[in-house]
Amino acid sequence: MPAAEIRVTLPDGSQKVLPAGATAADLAKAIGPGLAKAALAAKVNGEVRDLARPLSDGVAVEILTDKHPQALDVLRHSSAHVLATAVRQLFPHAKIGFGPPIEDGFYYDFEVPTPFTPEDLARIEAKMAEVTAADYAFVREEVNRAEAKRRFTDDPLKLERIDDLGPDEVISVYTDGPFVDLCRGPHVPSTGRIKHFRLLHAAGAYWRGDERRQMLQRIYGTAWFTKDDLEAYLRRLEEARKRDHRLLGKQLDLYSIQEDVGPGLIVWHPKGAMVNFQLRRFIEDVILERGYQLVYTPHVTREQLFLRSGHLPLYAENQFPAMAAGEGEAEDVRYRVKPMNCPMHILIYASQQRSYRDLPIRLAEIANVYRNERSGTLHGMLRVRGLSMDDAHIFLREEQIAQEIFELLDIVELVFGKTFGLAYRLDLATRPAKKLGTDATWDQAERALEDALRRRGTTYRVDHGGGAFYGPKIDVKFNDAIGREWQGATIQLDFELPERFRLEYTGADNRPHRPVMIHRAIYGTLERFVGFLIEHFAGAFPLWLSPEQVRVLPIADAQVAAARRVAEALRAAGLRVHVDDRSDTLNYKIRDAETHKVPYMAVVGQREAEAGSVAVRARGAGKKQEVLPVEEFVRRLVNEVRSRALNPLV
RNA sequence: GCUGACGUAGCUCAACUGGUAGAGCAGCGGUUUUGUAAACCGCAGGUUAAGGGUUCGAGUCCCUUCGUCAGCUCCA
Repeated sequence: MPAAEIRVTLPDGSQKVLPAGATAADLAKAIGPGLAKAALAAKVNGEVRDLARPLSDGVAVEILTDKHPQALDVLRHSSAHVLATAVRQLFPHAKIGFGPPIEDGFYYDFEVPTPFTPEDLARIEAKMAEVTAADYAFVREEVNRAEAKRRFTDDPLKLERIDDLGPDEVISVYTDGPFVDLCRGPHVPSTGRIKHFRLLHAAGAYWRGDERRQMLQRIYGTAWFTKDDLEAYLRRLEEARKRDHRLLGKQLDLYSIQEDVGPGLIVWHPKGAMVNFQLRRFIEDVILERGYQLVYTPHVTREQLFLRSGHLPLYAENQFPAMAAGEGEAEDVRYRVKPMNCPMHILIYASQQRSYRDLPIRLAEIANVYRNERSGTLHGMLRVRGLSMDDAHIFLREEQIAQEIFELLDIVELVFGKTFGLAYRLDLATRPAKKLGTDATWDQAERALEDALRRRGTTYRVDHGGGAFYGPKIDVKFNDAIGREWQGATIQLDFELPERFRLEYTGADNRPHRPVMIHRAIYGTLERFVGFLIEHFAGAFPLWLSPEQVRVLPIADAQVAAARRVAEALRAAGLRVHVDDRSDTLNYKIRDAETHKVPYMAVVGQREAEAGSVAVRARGAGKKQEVLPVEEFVRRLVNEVRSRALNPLV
């Protein structure tokens, strides 16, 4: 005999008794009318479900309202259905693909004969408003496979999906008004709960992400619980757009990419080159203090070298084509522009006998390498074909791995944490199924990496099976000033190349041993890192990196000579300074310096010229100014540069 | 590489359905000598990405190539 009542547990531990067959919506109603109205979905034993589904005895239930982070995913998933509902009304023959929630929004893929235009999007968005106004309930049904196929006879993509479902999987379909979709759910109770949404753009997307399959048309949108959230999100997009390094790079005259030179190739203008130079100088100082040795190797090498390293068979797609041999060389000798430096650094290692006492040997080179990235992937400085890697290869004994990794993480902390003030995260990627080297070697290597991570006391995540076939690695991830995640340093162990090149050192036992190799980059590439810095600082670099550090502004022509003397004093202290001696108003000069994001303006009027002082205005500080003797100003700036301060000290 | 959109002065953008390529800023010249985010007047600046085609006539329509952008795929 079925029980007449069920008992469920609420998040606060209290229990509630409901009639058998009661749904989560009933539970919300039983708790209070306010909650019933606000309820969007329910979390039953940890799984998010529709409100309309019946509860069973003994479950733990949490009613999700718009306060719950997971409710947003439900809202967005339902928004995707509303989008598809609208598209089907306007384009009845559109075949439907997938429509999941994603970070900040949702998308839905459609197979249509012609791509959507911006005008289509506007029409679809208007139709979506009708669908939400109609407030259709989302109705869930569980069906068997045959029934599911019958319902989607006209949707080949859905049929394919049904065929992929395992025999034990529950097949559910959701209906909202005129639209039926194969979908696991859950959904908000009705389309009327979706109020604040916006379609963003449409673009092609391969069916199931497979470039050999047909291309569908994907429409992206965003949805939020409140108007404020939606507007804040749109403002965030706008903020990101204003920080775009491609825009700022042009405005601040940092670099260009020119058709005459080629796509993906960065032309560093003097100001961008100064940022690049300061970063190089910094990292070179850091590593030279830590026992690294600088090397320089050629941009092109015989192709044979990359054959031996094993790159060519695997990597050829990303390499530029071979060049013919030089005059006097056999015809079959070909050259390649290098896509990486490791083989050449290995040859330096192998150029003489090495003793165990010499290890670790750390060879570093900030080198330009070239990779023939597919044209569609190029993106400003962030994805390029000419890369300046701050590369190094460390050759060491297995038992030295832990200590070396510890020291590498120290550099990571110095650069990312201390110097740039970034909160970063470390990801440890361990052995994949298909791998090189013995389990014992991997055991030791992985243990060594974990030892180092633990000794540093930093938190890290383990990506099981995420390592390369030739060794485990640690990746550094961090967030920028507006919360976006970036990939930074990478530290990669390698058992493969020492093998291929038969590298050796002589051990204390007077016998040959094989060293381990570490590939590592701290910035990654200067292109990407500078691109990141531009966006992170919105072009307002800290003093030590600023291409122009001080602009001296004489108020009238009479003070130009005094201004030049100030500039001379600054320049003598190693500061990058420019005198704006144009016959424009002070207002104009200030505006110009601000728009060029110069950290300091030093105003020299008659008073300052007579007193040997400057009126200092810091970038972005408005009218707040401080009058300082020139020597004091110089002293403070030098200190700010030396300490690589992130914020102005004046 | 794929799909779509786009490419006009150094920059940002105009030019109705094909009918004389314009403006602001920047630049240059002059006037002004300025006290904390744009002084005033003037001048110059273009093979409309490149090449081909249709047309009496092409920035505008068609084709090819190059490039950019949004994604997909790939990645430091």
